Amino acid sequence: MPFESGDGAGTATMKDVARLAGVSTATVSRTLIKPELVSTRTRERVMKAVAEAGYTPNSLARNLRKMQTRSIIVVVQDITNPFYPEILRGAEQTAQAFGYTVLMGNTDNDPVRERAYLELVQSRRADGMILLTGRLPAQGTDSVAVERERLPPLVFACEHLPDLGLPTVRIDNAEAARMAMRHLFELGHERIAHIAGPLNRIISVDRLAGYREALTERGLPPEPALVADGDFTFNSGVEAASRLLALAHRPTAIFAANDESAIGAIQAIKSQGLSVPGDISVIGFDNILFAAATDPALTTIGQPRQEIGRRAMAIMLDLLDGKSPPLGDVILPVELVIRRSTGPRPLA
Amino acid sequence: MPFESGDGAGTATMKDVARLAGVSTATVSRTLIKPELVSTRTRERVMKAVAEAGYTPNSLARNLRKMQTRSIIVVVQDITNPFYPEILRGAEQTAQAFGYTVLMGNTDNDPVRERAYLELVQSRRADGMILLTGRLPAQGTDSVAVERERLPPLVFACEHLPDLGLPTVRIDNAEAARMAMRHLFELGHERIAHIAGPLNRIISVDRLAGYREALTERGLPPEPALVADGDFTFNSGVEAASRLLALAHRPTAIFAANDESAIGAIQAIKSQGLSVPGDISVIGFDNILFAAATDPALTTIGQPRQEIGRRAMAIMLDLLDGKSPPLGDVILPVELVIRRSTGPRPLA
DNA sequence: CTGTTAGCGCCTTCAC
DNA sequence: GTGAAGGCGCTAACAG
Repeated sequence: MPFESGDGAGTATMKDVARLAGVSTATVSRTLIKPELVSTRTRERVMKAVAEAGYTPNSLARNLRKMQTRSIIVVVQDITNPFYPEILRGAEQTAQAFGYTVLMGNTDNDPVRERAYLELVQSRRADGMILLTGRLPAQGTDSVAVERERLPPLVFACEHLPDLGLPTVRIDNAEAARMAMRHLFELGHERIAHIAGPLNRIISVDRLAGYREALTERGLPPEPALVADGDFTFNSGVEAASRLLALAHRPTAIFAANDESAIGAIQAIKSQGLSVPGDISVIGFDNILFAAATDPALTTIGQPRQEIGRRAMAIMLDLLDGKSPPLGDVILPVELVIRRSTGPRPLA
Repeated sequence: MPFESGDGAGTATMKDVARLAGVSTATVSRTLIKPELVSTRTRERVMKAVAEAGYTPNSLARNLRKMQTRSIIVVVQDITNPFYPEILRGAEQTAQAFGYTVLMGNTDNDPVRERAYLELVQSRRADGMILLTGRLPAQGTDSVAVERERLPPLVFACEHLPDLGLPTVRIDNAEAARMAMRHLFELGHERIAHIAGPLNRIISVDRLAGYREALTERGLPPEPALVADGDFTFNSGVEAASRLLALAHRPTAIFAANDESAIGAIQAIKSQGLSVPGDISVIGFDNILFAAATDPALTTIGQPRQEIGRRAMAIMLDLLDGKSPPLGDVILPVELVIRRSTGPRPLA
């Protein structure tokens, strides 16, 4: 068999190496960890024995001894979402620089699996957890207040739980939404619709709030019919746009809560023979990879995703180092990415 | 502080629970693992103590004892690629059903990081590894033949290393490419270009081979100028298509080695004022999520991605269970997904 | 510079 | 049905 089976029978241990090199296990350990503490001669002997035995240190044992794993779990709720990868990449950069490994957990929004990952950390299989999920894995069944639980090192990114005081790195979603709206105002639009995200997530709520505030600031009355439900998916964008287009007095611009639903909206608009941005302008949110590849290319709000990942990981490493996290949320700036899907309000 | 710092000082151990319940640690252990071996009365006492102490078993210690972690690492080389998530999801389904946890590792095609994940397994932090990367993490620096290395349980998915005899789950890429070509032939196309993937990956080579074989079968001479280099990215699709369009006698159809580059190709074609499929048909490969959302929607080859993930994980669990893997690669069927980007050859 | 010793927290015989 | 004891593989004092 080209590989060993999982029984561990044939695995060399430090004792084997020690015997082979004619030294104690302590010396083998030292050679591996702090070679400078060992004489050149023994070092060579040990290294030779290590190679000969095909020895790999068992980190389970090492970690048990040191009570740390040097790995961090990043949990997302939908790995399919093209928004996350860049955040993960940022987190990995920082982690790698400090000798940490990043493991990713996918929950599919399933509380059972969220809980499983939390337990992985509580049971010391990882040192900490970065949550991109916007909620705390609910403990047990009884309703003890979450704050009173013994939580392992935890950092939120993007999403956040207000009033819990957990360290968080994110953008100002409401302000970003206002930025999108101001762009549309400048193009002359006044009748602007919003395709919302799932309203059980705080980022959706914040974006909707920003939309409303922008209208108010501009002296325009928010009109309930112009807010369409959505859930961040392509299909929900298609459906929401169809509903908005069926309105007696339809909007001249749509601000979608994320790019995926914006792309769905564009699809729906075009399939009705209308033009984007000729008849209706569309602006998205997130600046995912494919936003540049749609037709027309999508105007959107860009988040500094790598930076979010880097900062979240940096805070995590500080936490593990005994330093205290920043007071209050770390808010990172966004940018308006103007492409082709927004244009002047049609004359009509 | 709302969470404990990493020093582990305040963490309850089994000894604490035992003291609290007035029993031995052995009894606590049994209560947690095999409650039926313990009297109801003691069980209750122990459970109460567990709750009171806020005890979570330390899996580091447990795993060391049992020499297994019940977690599997799935390694991808580019987490940004929308192709992987569904495979991972399939793997998770199977893993979860057997009480295993899936952790995901991203390598960004960096050998150092590939190696780091391998070491995670070799050092027993995970029981096995499923590779979606198409190469074996190179060991050390010396060039000992890979086959002679001590490899942990390993399964390949999608990619594979020929002649190494490692268990693999994949599709027949050459045959799938022929299927794409036959679709174009049926629409009357004869002058068909190919946008290749990175040729250091076997799947790209196989798809290119299938393209060539299909032409030959059809009695058409393969023309080197009709094969454009690419690397699976959107931009490489744009560039490759631009080069193909500049040809004196340009193709009437393009078969791209993956969807992302196909979408780039469509973009390039449209930006030159040509129509898809009016002037040029485009077919992709993989059927990623966004393939349905492009304009026109992309005709492509669909892989049974969840099933690939499920099968790979099933083989892994068999391996860990001491069973031997299937002889030869497991080949799963593909499907032709016909959408709007392919049509009859233009008359001209 | 190197060896001895003593655990890290848990599970598992083996007695009782 | 329960307790005592040993050890998984490794590292960190402490001697020498």
